[in-house]
Amino acid sequence: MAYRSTDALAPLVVRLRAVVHLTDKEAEIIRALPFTVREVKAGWEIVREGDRPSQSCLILDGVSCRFKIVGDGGRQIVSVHIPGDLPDLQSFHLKTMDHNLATLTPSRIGLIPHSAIHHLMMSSPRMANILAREGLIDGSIFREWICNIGRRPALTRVAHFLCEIFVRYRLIGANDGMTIPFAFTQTELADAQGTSTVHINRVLKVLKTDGMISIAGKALTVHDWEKLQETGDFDARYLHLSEAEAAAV
Amino acid sequence: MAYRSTDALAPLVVRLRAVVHLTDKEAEIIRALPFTVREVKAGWEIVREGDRPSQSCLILDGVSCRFKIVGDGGRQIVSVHIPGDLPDLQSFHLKTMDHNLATLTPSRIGLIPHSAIHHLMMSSPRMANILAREGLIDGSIFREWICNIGRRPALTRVAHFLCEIFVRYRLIGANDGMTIPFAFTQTELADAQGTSTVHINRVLKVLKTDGMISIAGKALTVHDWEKLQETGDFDARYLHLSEAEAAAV
DNA sequence: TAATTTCATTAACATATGTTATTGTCATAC
DNA sequence: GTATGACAATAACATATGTTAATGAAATTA
Repeated sequence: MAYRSTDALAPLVVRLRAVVHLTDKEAEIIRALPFTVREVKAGWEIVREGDRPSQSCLILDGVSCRFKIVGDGGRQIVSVHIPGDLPDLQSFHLKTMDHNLATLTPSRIGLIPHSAIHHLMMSSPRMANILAREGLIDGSIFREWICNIGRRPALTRVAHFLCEIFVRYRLIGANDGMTIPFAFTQTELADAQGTSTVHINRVLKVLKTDGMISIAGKALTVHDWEKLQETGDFDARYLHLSEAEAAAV
Repeated sequence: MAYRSTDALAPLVVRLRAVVHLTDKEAEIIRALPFTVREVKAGWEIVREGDRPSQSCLILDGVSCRFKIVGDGGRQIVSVHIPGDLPDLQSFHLKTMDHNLATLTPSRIGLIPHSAIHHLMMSSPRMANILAREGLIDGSIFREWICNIGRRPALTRVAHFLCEIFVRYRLIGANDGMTIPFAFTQTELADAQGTSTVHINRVLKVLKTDGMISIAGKALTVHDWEKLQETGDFDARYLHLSEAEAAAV
């Protein structure tokens, strides 16, 4: 159930530091945010299209995604979120949800009241700035996603996606060498890439056969990072990492 | 060349009022923003990927688009912008451009220094809020665009796009009944929809033959709004219009 | 006005990707 | 420890969409 634990917001601080410099004092302010934690299972719908949430959600553990259902019943996943992400920060400004947010794996999520976010943004222009940046990076990732689906063939698209989540996991230090958590089903990958499960299967097979990656259990290992990046037409600049982090990619 | 004219920023006020209530005083503050106006021809690159602009651009007249070039040289247009739009407001927070912004038609654009935007945002929390909303609506449109390209067939996708720009033109009062400006070439439509020019041509033919639209000169007329919306699986909620405006759609 | 260039339209053909269906493996539950 | 259901892997086949190329109209430039 809901409880409060010490420094549970650490993933957020780590995540923000990948993109912006935070002083110790600023980090302290963030860690002091009020929140409640919930443990939820896979497939839990955190917020639904049409909802008007009064809190925003922080992923503490697990993977979530935002998605919409189109007219013929198809699902399009528009983003995936890992620990440290604030996938519905926007609901603070845009009151009505225009999409759904759900967990893909069993997860721990932190719920931060909008009032606290309001307070944080008012506390200093810099904090407001940092949160605004988060939302805009979100937008940048959407733009890249549009390019992926619109103009890159499925193999490239999937490779690009793998590169992105690999970098994002590494940013939060959730990698084990070249291995990252990877619990996506092929159906989920298909819904994210705007393709079919069968084709995802075909494309993954190529990436494995060509020695770029392997998937075992719920983990992905990258064996040839150079080749994967090249295959995926991947350039991390759209993630707007801090210079230090960018250098590490 | 650059000059200053009285109330040139009116399109911005009209645009903002479609989404949020502005008091007369607030409108006045916006109209008082410092800016320079440039008349540019079609194909003018306002900012390029990698640039670090010190001003943001407001479309006063004409159509612009944001786009990226992918590995094989293909172009993906990620958004289109009409008068009243602030397509690179984000460059205020995200210093380095992750995409290009260019005019598609001869245009008049206003250039607002970042310092003035900073000043505006500091002037009142509400102004900061309004600008944040603009950026987030941008993100919402991106999400819908992802759904379009990822999960809707080309006919639906194009119809959806036409619905969107129709509504957006109507919001700023730039329609003449059911007719709006429409200067897109089929190549541009293809690059926006992630498809080919030939296929755009096929799909437009269907929309015309079925009596939904006609295109003449540089104008689009909607003959059957209901059917076009239905064909395009279009629901304007993602545009986050004010209640009054939403009712009019 | 003639010369160019851009754009729309279409046909013929190629192919990446979608669809349906079957099978086997693995995890979870009872 | 068997039953159930999710998931991955393939095969066979269908099709939406891409590609190339040719033509004519319309806009632009000389």
